[in-house]
Amino acid sequence: MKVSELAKRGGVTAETVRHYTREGLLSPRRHPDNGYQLFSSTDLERLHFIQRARKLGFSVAEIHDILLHADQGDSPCPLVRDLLATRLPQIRARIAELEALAQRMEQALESWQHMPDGTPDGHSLCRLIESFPDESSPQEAL
Amino acid sequence: MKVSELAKRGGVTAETVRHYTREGLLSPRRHPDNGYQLFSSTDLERLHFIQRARKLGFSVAEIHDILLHADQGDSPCPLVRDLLATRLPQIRARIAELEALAQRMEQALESWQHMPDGTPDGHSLCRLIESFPDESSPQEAL
DNA sequence: CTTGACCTGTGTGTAACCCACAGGTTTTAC
DNA sequence: GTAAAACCTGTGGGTTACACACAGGTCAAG
Repeated sequence: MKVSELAKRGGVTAETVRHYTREGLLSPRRHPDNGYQLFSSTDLERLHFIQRARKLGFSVAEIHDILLHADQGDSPCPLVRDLLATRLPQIRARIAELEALAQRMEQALESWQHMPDGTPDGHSLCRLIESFPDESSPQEAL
Repeated sequence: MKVSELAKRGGVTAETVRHYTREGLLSPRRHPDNGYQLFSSTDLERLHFIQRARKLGFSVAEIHDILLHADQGDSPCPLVRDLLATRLPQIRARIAELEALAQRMEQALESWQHMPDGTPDGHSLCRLIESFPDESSPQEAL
């Protein structure tokens, strides 16, 4: 099957299929006359595998590694365990960051309810933002 | 003051100062002889403002808009309220996504404790990943 | 004077896709 | 058979907030 059919049957976009192919996760044959990528049912199974791994939080590069191991007959399971155990605390940390951000935002919206909007003058750009307590803890990107 | 001094006094990297300057958040004068960027104490105050806004979750582009409003004498406060009120539910949604992902990862690690690693065969790449329940809900990127 | 620090403009990288474009091929409808 | 729409390819740019690299110029300290 061609790109769109695999995408449709796998429940992803054709762009995603092409992306996974470029990243080496999928390896289609080529039609000899027009160069179109031809995927087999095995590729569909592999796409399902990729999706499972994505849902578990594995990155595309990590899935590529896992598939390399498997294709070489080596067990990727120790790698899989290690990657996930390493990634989980990172996800937890990210959740904590976002939770702290959400609370800051909620506090700001709460206190801003009773504040006038004001107009910029020589000393102030926006009193709302300037009224927010400036703690010296580093702020993380979203 | 030059880039490094502003960065030091603002508690950020020189790279960050240069980035904010390129994005239009800071507008230094130029030394007439060597073209070096010269920042004033007003720029330092503006950097503090930017940091406050970043901590509240505003993006660099949004802060740019806010500063534009203020510099034109318009009150950016309605914009600020709107942006934050719009962004907060997005942050909450993101937290929920990551929480769901963390739980999936924890479940997987838990169930994998009692599973052997196995070796790839013709039908299986990695039994750990393949054993994970495949629900049809869409998975979001990290 | 020399060396190290700093400055500039410019370009690349990060992650996982998404979109656009030019040009070629296939499919569909008439 | 023809025309239009759909699809395919390779290639390049975009998204976010920085961080880093490089070549070349300038400044500060010894």
